[in-house]
Amino acid sequence: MKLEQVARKAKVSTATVSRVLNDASLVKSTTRARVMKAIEELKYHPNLHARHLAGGKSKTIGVIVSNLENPFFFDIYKTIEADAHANGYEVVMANTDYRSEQLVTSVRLMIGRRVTGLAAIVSEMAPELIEELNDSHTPVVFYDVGTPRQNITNIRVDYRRGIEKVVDYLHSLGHRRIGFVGHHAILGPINERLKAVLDAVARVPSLEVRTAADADTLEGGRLAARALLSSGFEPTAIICVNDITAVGALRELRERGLSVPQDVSVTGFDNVKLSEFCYPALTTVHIPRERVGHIICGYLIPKPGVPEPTSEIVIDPELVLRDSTGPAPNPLSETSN
Amino acid sequence: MKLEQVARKAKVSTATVSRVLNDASLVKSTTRARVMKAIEELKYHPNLHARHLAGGKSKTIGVIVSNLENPFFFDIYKTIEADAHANGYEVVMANTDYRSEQLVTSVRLMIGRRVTGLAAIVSEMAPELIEELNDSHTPVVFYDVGTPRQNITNIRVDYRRGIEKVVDYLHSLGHRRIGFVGHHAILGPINERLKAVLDAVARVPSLEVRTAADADTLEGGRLAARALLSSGFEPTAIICVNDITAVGALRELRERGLSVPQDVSVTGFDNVKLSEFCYPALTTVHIPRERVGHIICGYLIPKPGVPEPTSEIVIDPELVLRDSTGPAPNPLSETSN
DNA sequence: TTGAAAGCGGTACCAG
DNA sequence: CTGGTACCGCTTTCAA
Repeated sequence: MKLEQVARKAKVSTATVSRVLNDASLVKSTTRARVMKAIEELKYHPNLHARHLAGGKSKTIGVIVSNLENPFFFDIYKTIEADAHANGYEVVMANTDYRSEQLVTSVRLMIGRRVTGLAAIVSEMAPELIEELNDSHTPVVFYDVGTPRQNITNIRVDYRRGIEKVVDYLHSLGHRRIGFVGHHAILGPINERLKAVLDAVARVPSLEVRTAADADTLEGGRLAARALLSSGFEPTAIICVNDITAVGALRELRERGLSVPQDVSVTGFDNVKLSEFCYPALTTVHIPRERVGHIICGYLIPKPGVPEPTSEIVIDPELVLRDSTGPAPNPLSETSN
Repeated sequence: MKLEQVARKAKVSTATVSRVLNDASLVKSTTRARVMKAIEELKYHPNLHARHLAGGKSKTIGVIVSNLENPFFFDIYKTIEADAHANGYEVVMANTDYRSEQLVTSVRLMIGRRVTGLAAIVSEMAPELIEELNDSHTPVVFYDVGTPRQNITNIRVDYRRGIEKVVDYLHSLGHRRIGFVGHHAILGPINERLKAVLDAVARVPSLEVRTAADADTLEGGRLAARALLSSGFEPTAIICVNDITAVGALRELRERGLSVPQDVSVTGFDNVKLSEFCYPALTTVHIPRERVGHIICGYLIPKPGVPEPTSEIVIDPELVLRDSTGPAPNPLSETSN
């Protein structure tokens, strides 16, 4: 089913059919009606590939995320999608599972599709990409809670600052032995996240820290927490890299008969919806995901009146206190228990 | 950056470059090396739209889901994606938010992209679609826990049977007043889900049921549960349409000072990972999402040796007992409390 | 083994 | 207001 057949059936040229499909105005209404009827009857659906090829422009923005399963990424994605649709853009999504190899594949796919703009909400990185991206002339926005990237617009959260807030808060509650539950993706050589934790702890004398990591999933958080708790370290507080792993940690604690926050305090990060619904509700750090999404679209979808935003934005995340944290247990009463 | 420029730089024809990109074999290795070098230096990325147009085939499968935010859909999506990639297919995803209008838009988009196959994991429907889909010649698989569809391959879960198992189980525990938490998407005229619940309850004399519905989210479940609990009905058990809304209900119960399962029993549906991690862990009904995903791909990605599966598959879901259900509270002891 | 050229299904410019 | 037609960038015979 092609444009030509519609044209034939409506007894007009392909050019006219094309006009009806796009700039409907410049066609006499009786002709247009005839064409539309033909389209209808033939159940014609224009071939988008052909359209893009001929038209040159695609009105498509690409979104690549590390782990769509984590609501954190999903929330940003959703905002981008909404903004895009509101402006007549399509969105194509790709998930990398934190694999930089998959990131490369996905980026190439996006370039191949000639997307109007690309949003990369990922923690992983591949060195060859920034150059490739650069001379693909694709506008790109990187979002990460890690290191700033060169030559490309990027938005980041001051993870370091967020973690400091958590550490200070726990310290003020009397905690001294702190565990950190990460996920595999932060284990790389440039584990900015892990480093932030270590540094934040190092600032405060008398604080000890031990870390463990597993997948960025509920189960991963549970396993990492298990490792931490089996090590003999006996943390009185566990800082988790995000809310999902924190919920995993909560379960491990529960199954060990440890109560939160009486025996152990737990913190998450991101403030996804689930952090309010789990039990106990998580003390966490809020990252304004909708704002991030809007900012990204601001870069990628140039609006008439609105001026270009600046080229690096850093967000200072806020601590959200809930029920999963409390005073460190008293060592004496614990022994006498 | 186009193929032609690569060709020029490598001093070969565009045909040769194309060959190098695809069927690398039929090119003399020295030529190939020269071409690859050019591609490398020019950072050439083939235009996929042009490729698809010229090639005719796209090796892309489309997936449309109602609510990616719900891990149930995501799990199926993920399986499909894995299978697709394993077979050299791309995947393009679309989310409908249960809006049938969006379903129509998405289906058209997929047809426009000339996807090899389309998987629709959705609860909503639009009448015009089945015809449109039919003569688009796109292989389609519908998945739903609702009514079977005509003329199109479809997989469904016997939701009815699953609910019966839940109802019978609760009845055996002594529950008589049952609440049902649904979501807006099942409110339509053909609310197969809701009907299943009503029928299942009607089979058993002495059972009363009251229903409420809100969004298919944690918050939605909470609000629906709130409506139920504020109605004066005082259910001793709440059946939720799925695990996510059940977790929402758990929170509402908790905040009302009601304990689960001592005061009220709660059940979910789907058996997503979260159902084990919430507190208390949910009694739910397992739907084999990976199996569903594999079956879908079985239809959509024709494999050499494997025979075509049959055209309708019904899955009988299994009850999973955990901690959110227990004996109905004794009315007397409750009063004396 | 490689090149020339005819499409693939549209869009858009130029005439009429 | 409508038709003719030259591309868009790549694949794929057909010949050489």
